[in-house]
Amino acid sequence: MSKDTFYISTPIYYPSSDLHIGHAYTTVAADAISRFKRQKGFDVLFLTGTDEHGQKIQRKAEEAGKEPIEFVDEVVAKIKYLWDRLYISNDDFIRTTEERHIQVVQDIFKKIYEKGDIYKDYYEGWYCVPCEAFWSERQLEDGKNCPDCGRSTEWVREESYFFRMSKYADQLLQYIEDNPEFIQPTSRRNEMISFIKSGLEDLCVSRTTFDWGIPVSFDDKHVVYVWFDALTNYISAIGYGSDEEKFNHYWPADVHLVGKEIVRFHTIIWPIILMAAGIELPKKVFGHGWLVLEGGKMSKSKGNVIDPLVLIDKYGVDAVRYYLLREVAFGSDGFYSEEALINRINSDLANDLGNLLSRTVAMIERYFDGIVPEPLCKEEIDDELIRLAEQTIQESDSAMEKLEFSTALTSVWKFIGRANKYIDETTPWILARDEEKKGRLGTILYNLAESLRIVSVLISPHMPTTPLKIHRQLGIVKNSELHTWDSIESWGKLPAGIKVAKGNPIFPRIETEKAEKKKNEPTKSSEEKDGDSNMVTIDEFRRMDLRVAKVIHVEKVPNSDKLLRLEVEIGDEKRQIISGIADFYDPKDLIGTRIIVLANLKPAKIFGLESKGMLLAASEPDDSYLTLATTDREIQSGYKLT
RNA sequence: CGCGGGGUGGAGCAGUCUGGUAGCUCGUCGGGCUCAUAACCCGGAGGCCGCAGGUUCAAAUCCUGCCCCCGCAACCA
Repeated sequence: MSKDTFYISTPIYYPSSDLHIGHAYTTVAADAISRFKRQKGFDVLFLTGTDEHGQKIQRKAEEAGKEPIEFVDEVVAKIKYLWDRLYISNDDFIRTTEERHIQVVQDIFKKIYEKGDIYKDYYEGWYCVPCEAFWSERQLEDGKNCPDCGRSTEWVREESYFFRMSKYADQLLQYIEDNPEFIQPTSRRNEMISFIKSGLEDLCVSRTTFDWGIPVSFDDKHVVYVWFDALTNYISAIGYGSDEEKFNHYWPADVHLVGKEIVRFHTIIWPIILMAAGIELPKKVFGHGWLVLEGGKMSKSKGNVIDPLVLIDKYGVDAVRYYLLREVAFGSDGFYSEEALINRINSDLANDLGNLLSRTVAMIERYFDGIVPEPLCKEEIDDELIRLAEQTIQESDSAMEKLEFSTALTSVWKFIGRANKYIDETTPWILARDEEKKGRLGTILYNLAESLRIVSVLISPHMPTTPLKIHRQLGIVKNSELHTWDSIESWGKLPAGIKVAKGNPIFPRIETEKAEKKKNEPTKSSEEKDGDSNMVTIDEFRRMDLRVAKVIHVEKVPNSDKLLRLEVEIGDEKRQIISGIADFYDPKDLIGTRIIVLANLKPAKIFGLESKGMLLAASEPDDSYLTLATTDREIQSGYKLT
């Protein structure tokens, strides 16, 4: 009875602020794979969680006037809420502040120390306090300043524990070479190989400058480095050192799913920690690509984040999940845009799948009083459909095994397209006029219903709520034996005689401005179409995120002639904007005013300071006079200009 | 000489390893159908595959050089 196990993890997320769509991307992918494996009968353990220590959290908590644990509790609650909304089916959720985790980190750290692979030394370097980063001499700007923020760095010497990574370089390289599947995709693997070959330095694995972390058990003025702490979650969560039976059952992990930027931590530091501790290495680390916005990569610090909750509210969970998994090949980077999301919803979900269900169910109701007919009268064209169904199941299956979500879905949609075409080819509405062709008509409708049932099973890992909607209309909600992977392995499991029930469209079309316009004005003059190249469309204008902002602090940028550094509040958010208006405004006169800000301007560094957004002003052509755009009445900051 | 990815019809991508009629989705234009969510089906137009050389009977694909974009650089999935 011992089923094969499948242990998959996401990274544990850093709860310094709310999560964005990128985190959702990773987690949804892990969820899809978990659901797929459960469907195939595996004993799955799907782990996610949060990485709660470190100086940044400590600082954030201080700013908020809270204890660190209070602060992270709140963020973690929101993260769990987001996973609920996305129907994430994780089996466990580990927090690095939990006792079960702390124990393991301390044990492993001590174990490696006793073995001699962790030793005490001094860490020295140029340190930028605000960025919490050490920089090498070469990286410094103007010989002294932080390349990230431009502020000056200081030379710091700190007592630290070091992890003898270099000792394991050869062994790790050997492992990577012996296990071609270990690092995926291949391009990432090559990157890591050349990184290791360029030489590993010993890693500093403790800090003394702050205390929000796991204390080194034998030297409590040190806390364990966050990555050493975080990575250990993959074994602490499954009972390492406390529940050997469970640990041995699931370890080694089948796949650690990670974003490409942390592949290095998972394929170098983590394996070396495991080797030093004498634990087997995970089978695979998959580094997927990024979802980037047109303006560049999204990140918390750039403020151009997309909130998944907003998208779910607007479009529904399954549409969002479908988009994430379908739009880009999992290993590579892809662009996110709401327009593309809407496009996917309308063409794939509404037009192809939703409409196929509508027309199938409508015809069964109309021609057979809603009772699925017996397939009595086969023709050659049916075999083509059935063969494609079988092929689709195979393709989707093997793509999922390779974590190629997009390929799997593409294959399913090719089948959906085939089914739509099948209707056109067989013209059921013509057959319906002739009583003698009822048998043939019934067969066609049966085949369509069975096709939809198969689709519902194939998409269930990706879209957890849609299969139920399909089953409801097909009248098989309670027949759970028809929802399983086994039930689609051979064609024709759908019993005739069940009663279908037409319902609301499972994916209503999203009507955009453009479509509305097209509907209302079917004829457009060609002049209008080409138009004046200086004209913008309403959609183009709407891409500009103009907001009311309240100025809360202003100061002159030191050593600059005309730059002011403004801190503005846009709704809940505070931002820094650098603007060349010092000639026209006295800082103290600006405080408290409401200005208009282009909020989604790509952030830029001006005079070494980050500027997020641009304020709007009108000026004389020769820049001799300038006035800021403001609002003429009271209004809350954060409101959008439309 | 830091490392990596990329530049293919209007948009987004596949194809490059293993040279040989340039493919997919969306958009666009035209037609068909009326079961269906103005959805579905068929067809057309639109590309000197970043630039310049080279190898070859033959290059998007192999080689050399150059230009441009985008990430990463040991705390952003």
